[in-house]
Amino acid sequence: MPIRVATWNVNSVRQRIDLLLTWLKECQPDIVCLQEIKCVDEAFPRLEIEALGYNVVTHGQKTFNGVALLSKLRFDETKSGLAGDDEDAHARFLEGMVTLKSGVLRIACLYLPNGNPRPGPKFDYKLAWMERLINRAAELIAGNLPVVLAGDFNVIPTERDVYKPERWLDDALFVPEVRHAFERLLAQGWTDTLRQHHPDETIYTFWDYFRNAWARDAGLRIDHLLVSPVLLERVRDAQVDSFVRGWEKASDHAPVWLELDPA
DNA sequence: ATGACTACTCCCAGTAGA
Repeated sequence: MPIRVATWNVNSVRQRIDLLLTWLKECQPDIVCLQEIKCVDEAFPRLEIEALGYNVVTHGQKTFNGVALLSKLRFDETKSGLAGDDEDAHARFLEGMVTLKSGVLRIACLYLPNGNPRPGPKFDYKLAWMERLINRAAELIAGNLPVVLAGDFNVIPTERDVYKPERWLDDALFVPEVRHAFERLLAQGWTDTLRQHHPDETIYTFWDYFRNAWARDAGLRIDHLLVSPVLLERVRDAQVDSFVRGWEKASDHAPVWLELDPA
């Protein structure tokens, strides 16, 4: 069986628990990165998810942010938080390591700051957070091991990844500074697997709740699954489960996944 | 468009998301 690794910004796990369980059963991912769980660790609906055969690790926070890792394989180790700023109280980063038959696989689950409004402290925080991510990613890639960097990056990589680029030129998701920082990350050797598997396709992962965006397909591609060089040759597919965005009480983000060769 | 929609919070108008 191939290994499936997914990421989904659920926009409150307590609001989305029924949809999450339905999607887990349908998609059958082996490893899942969740963002915006919007609850503390104790409030995470751990039992329902464990009942489907997942090991669960959370890095939660009251009200905002919060990330979690689910894995059908047991975690050898996990680590929460992104190095580089001891004052940073946002729960946005969580790493885990599992062992496949072929060897170790490391997964980093991230929720990159939005950065709006710009200019301002939120935008400065986003840029600083990206520098910290770039530093950690450099360490990970230097190990020459299989790594997936997955999550809600809040970065629109190119004008093909947004329904109307001209409307987003001044937005913190699309300004040149942010896109360049994302390009610097990729230049370390990471591959954007969703784009690689859909080179000519208009493909989105987020549709605003506003303005009937889903029905108009006015989307953004901001949720990404990046893989390290040694993992690239094992990636067989990458997809967006966009149908989930059409469900009743949907998150504004759809799940994204990639499939690796059998372990 | 200080907009719309959705979710959160010391229950309810203010903050945040993207």
